[in-house]
Amino acid sequence: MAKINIENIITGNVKIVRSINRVTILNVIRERHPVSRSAIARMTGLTKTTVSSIVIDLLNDNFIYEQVSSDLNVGRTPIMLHLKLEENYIGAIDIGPDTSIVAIADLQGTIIKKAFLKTDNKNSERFIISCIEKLKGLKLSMGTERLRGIGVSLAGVVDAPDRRVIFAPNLGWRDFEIGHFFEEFLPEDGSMTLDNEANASAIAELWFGAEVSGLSNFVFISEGLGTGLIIGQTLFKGLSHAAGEFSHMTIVEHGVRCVCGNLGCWEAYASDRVTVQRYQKLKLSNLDISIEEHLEYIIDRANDGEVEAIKVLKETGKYLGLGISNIIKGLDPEAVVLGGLIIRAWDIIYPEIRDEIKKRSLSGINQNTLILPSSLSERSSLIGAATLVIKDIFRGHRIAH
Amino acid sequence: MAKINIENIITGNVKIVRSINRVTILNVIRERHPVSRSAIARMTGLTKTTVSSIVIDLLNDNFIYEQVSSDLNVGRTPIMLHLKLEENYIGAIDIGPDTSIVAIADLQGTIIKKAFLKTDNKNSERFIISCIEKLKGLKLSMGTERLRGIGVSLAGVVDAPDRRVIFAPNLGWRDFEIGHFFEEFLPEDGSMTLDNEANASAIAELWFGAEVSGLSNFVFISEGLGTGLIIGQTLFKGLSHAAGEFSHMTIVEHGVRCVCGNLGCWEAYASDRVTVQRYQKLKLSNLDISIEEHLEYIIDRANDGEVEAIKVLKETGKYLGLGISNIIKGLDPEAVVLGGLIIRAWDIIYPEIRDEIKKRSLSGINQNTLILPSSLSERSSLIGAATLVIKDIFRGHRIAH
DNA sequence: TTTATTTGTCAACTTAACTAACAATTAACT
DNA sequence: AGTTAATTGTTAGTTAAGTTGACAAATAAA
Repeated sequence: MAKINIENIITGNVKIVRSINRVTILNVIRERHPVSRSAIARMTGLTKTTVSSIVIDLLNDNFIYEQVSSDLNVGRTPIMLHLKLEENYIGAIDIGPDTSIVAIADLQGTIIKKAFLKTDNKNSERFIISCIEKLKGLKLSMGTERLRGIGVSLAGVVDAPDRRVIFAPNLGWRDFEIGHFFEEFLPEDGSMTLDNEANASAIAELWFGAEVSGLSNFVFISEGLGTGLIIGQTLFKGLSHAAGEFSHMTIVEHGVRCVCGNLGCWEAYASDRVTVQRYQKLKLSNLDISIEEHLEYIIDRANDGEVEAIKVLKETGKYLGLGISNIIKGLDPEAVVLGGLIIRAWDIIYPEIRDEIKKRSLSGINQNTLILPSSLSERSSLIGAATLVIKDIFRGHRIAH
Repeated sequence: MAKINIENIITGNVKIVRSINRVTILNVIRERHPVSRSAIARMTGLTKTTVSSIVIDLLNDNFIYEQVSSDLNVGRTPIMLHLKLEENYIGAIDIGPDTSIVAIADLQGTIIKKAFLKTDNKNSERFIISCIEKLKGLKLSMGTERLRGIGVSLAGVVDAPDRRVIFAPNLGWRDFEIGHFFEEFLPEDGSMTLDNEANASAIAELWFGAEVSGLSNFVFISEGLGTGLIIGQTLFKGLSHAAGEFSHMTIVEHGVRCVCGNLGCWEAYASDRVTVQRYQKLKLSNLDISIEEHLEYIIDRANDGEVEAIKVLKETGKYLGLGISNIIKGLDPEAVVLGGLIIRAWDIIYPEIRDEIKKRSLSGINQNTLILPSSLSERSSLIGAATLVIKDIFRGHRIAH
């Protein structure tokens, strides 16, 4: 604070007040629609006059529409305002290690139409272009003229402002600029926003998760234990876009070697890969299928009651609990949300997680953090890709304390 | 985001614009004084007219004063604006386990006058009242009529908004409301702000630390490894005011038992207490002095070249590095700042910390986080106590993105 | 001595929120 | 059926605050 960053000073004027209040009203409509001008005024504390004036702007910009109310009450019938979903679609691209999804979503994060692609980790440029072609196809099939923006999520470290992939080990990509492809091939469809899978998923939960949407601070733990940190209702990225790599914190000083080179990383005890390895060792099996498919197999076996599968998953649960306990002590979040395949075994892992946290917790403190499985219906990183755009639409300047 | 918290909506109006710009200008004067109206306008982007108008308010409120410039340049001589330090003093009380300090500070965090007290952990009420008496004495001796506010810091878990000590094991305090004492006995001196020692220290570094002031995200690690997290230039507190308890994260799964009951906590490997214990074991000594005094003794021996002392401190450095490495992976902060007595052995511990972080880091990532000793001249929690008030004066509403 | 430059103020203008009154509409009460 | 109370949304006028552009004051350099 002492050293003021002159570049970052945002001063106030009447124009910015307008944009702040506009975003506020747009959000109220998004969240509470159908809603009348009068109700918005009550909720926000703005006057009816101000609300009416801003609503005219939003109608002109095609973000909302009016509809006469059906439920009658005492007093003049209100004109209800709705979010105009049909003319404000968003492109969403989720690039996974094996398969990718190209989709069109609405402003509420609902996936309207989607198509699957096999991920090509040989030629990154060709692959991005084929994603764009797929998206053009979806637009055509829906008769959508232009999108409000395009969101892209992928597993790896990315430089979001520069829309550049720094390092994506699973895809074999390194230092790959992807922003300009969208400007070149889809110039009509607003700007493209990029982020990694864990961050996108965390943002999807923040906006559309059943239990955690609207919380200030929570942690999303994705497949591979990559974490997305939501702090003060924003993604926390850190200095080198690497915040949230709790997966490589040391939990056993002289522990087993992790793929990252360090000894005793959390990931080396609780990841999907390690769970599969433990199961293979126990069953002396060696199925030639992907880790994802193998984990699914183990979960199915466990749900059928197989002792070895249950044992392996419980151990993973215990180590998940240990790492989550560390995160809770450090960040004291309102919730920890788990994603990935493993949550299909929630009934098996949750008691282990809970018990380990309890065993390791400071007495009387941090008792209130919720531990939840992701509640999103689609792959959370796909909804997250759409949400990257949605959050830019619904979040402009605001007044903070 | 999805669920809007109606209580938290801050809408814009012309009045709030004024308060935003007033705080901006006051901060520019604080940071760059002496500074002319014209220079402020250039720096902030506000018009000269607006700056002049707000400066009139600040002059009337006695926060600043005018002085004709001495250095002459082309053009009309500017009227320089200065922060008025003399009439805007702040009370600062830092309650330590053994000794406490009562002081008067200015708006720049400089301690003007201070007095020491032996901490009374028998009778908390009586002790607070004697602190207040001491502060009254300091005011009298300086001829200060009224303070702009009073800041209090102490080691323990506190509920800052309610100005209540939840649990302070070192002081033996539990569930102790201290706010009303100040309203009762010092009604003229503005409001009292409370926070714990690590948070206060972190805020002191944010405002007045030589290297870290003005950074967005950093971690302060205080005595006892309590950490204060600065995220987005604000203290991050968490759900139950317990964020930053990284000291109790597990770093050795089946490790030694910590005072908190858990096995393998970081604190059980890197705290001052453990450092002293390791030394005692190695030297088979058992001096009857406090941990603080004993650690000071060890550091003195080490600086004299004693092998055992150096060995013990190096081991502490290694474990500090291990824990810091975990924090860096999770939060990717711009800096980690260490406080407490241990930094007097910086030349011994720093290489160990650095090497351990390097050994355990992900290749190519998190290489840029600075590891620094606290640069504050006074006990950082004392400056922190003053800063709790200073930050309220210089931070009102602001526009965020 | 003149010119260019810089500082700080003034009057007029613009934007946007607020106030208060009011028309339109409806349910509930007499 | 008529009246009353309540609710919604609009209009005209007011207020606060930043902006624009002109200008006086003050100084160094030409």
